[in-house]
Amino acid sequence: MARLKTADKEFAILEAASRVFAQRPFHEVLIDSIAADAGIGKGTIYRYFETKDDLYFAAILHVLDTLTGALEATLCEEMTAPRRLETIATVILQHFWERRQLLVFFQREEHFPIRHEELATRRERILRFVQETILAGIERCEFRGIDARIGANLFLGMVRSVNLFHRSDDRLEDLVAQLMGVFLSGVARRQG
Amino acid sequence: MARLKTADKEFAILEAASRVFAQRPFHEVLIDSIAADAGIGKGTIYRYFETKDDLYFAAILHVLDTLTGALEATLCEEMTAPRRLETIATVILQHFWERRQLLVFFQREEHFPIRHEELATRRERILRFVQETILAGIERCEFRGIDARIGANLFLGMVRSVNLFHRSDDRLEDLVAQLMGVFLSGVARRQG
DNA sequence: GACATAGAACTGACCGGTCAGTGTCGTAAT
DNA sequence: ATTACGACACTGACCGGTCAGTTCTATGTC
Repeated sequence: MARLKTADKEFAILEAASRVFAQRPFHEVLIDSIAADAGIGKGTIYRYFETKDDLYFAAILHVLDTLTGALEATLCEEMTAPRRLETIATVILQHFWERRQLLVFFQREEHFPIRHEELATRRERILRFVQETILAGIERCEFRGIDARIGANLFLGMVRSVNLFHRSDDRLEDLVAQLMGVFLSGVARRQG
Repeated sequence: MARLKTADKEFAILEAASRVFAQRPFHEVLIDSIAADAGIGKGTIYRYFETKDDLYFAAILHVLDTLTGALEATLCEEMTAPRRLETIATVILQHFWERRQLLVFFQREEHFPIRHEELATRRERILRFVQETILAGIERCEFRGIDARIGANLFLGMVRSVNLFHRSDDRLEDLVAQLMGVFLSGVARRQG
C-alpha cells in the first residue's frame, strides 16, 4: 500500500470513523468496520488512537472542528448582525444538509462525563460566534437588549431543529428565511 | 418479597432502566445494574423484556410517554395560544429540570433505524401539541401566518436548547420568559 | 399446589486489543 | 547502480475477558 504522510492517514481514519460512528450506535460499531472503511488494517488504527473510546471522541471533535472551520472561513467582519446570523445558520445547515448522520455529533453527548469539558469547549466556540454577533447587534441598536448567552442558545436551538426536521423537499433558503423571520422579529427593538 | 401486579413490576423495571440508561451509554450498562436498581433478580427482567435492546427502547418510550402524560394533564382548552405555549414550555422544562440525564432520550435518536418509526410517532405527538396551538393562534389572529410545522419545530428547538444549556443558578421562570419573549414577538402579527 | 421470584452459576458468542510477521522506505557502503 | 541494512509502518489472525441471556434451585406468595 502506498504510504501516506502520518497526518493524512490520521485524517483518513477520522473521516472513516466519523462516517461509521454516525451510522450506528457506539456498541454496534466494530473497529474492523472503520478499518475497512478507511481501507487500512485494524492494527494501524491502534497506532494512531489508544482505544475505541479515544477514536470515538476524536471523531466527534473532528466533525465539530470541520464545522468551526467552515464558519471561520465564511464569516467576515463587515457584515451587519442580522446578515451574520443568517450566514451562520446557512453554513451550519449546509454543512449537515448532505451529511445528516453526522448530526448526532452536534447534539450534546451527555454520556462522556470525563471528556465533557473538552467537548463543551468546542461547542462553546460555535456558540460564541452567535453570542458575539448578538452583542454587536445590541450595541448597534439592531436588536433589543436581550441576554446574549440565552439568545445565542435559542438561535442555535432553532438551527438544530431545522437540521433535524427538514425533509428532502424543503429548500434550505426557505427554512433559513423562516428561521430568521422568527428570530429577528423576536429580538428586534420593540416597536410602537 | 411482596408480589407486585405485573403492570407495576414492569413499571418499576422501566423506571430503573430509564434511570440507569440515562447515566451511562448503552454498552456500559449491565443488565445486572438495572436489576439491582429495580431491586429484582436479573432473570425477572427477561420475563418482561426479550432483550437488552427491547428494554432500552421501552425505557425511551416510557420517558416520552411520561412527558406526554404530563402535558395532557396540564393543558386545557380554554387557554389563549400564547398561554398554552408558555405552559408547554414550562411543563417540558420542569419535567427535565431535576432529571437532566433523561434528556438524552428526548433528543432525536438516529441510531435505531428499525424502531425509528415508532419513536417518531411519539415525538410527533408532542410536536402536535405545539403545532395545533400555533394554528389556533393564527386563526384567532394572535399570530401571523407562519408555517405551523416549522414554527412548532423552532419552538421545541428553543425549549430543548434551554433544557440543555441552563445552569443551576438559572431560574426556570426567567428562561421561559426570555424564550416566550423571543418566540411571541417572532410570530406576532407585523406591526406598523 | 401453582406460580412468581431472587439471584447464583453457567455458557458461549463476540469483539477490543495485541503482536509476530511482512512490507516499504531512506540511506549508505561498495 | 546495486545491494544491504536498520527503522518503522502496516497487517490480520489470534487471544482472552466480558457480559447477554439461560437455567436452576431455594424461597416465597396466593
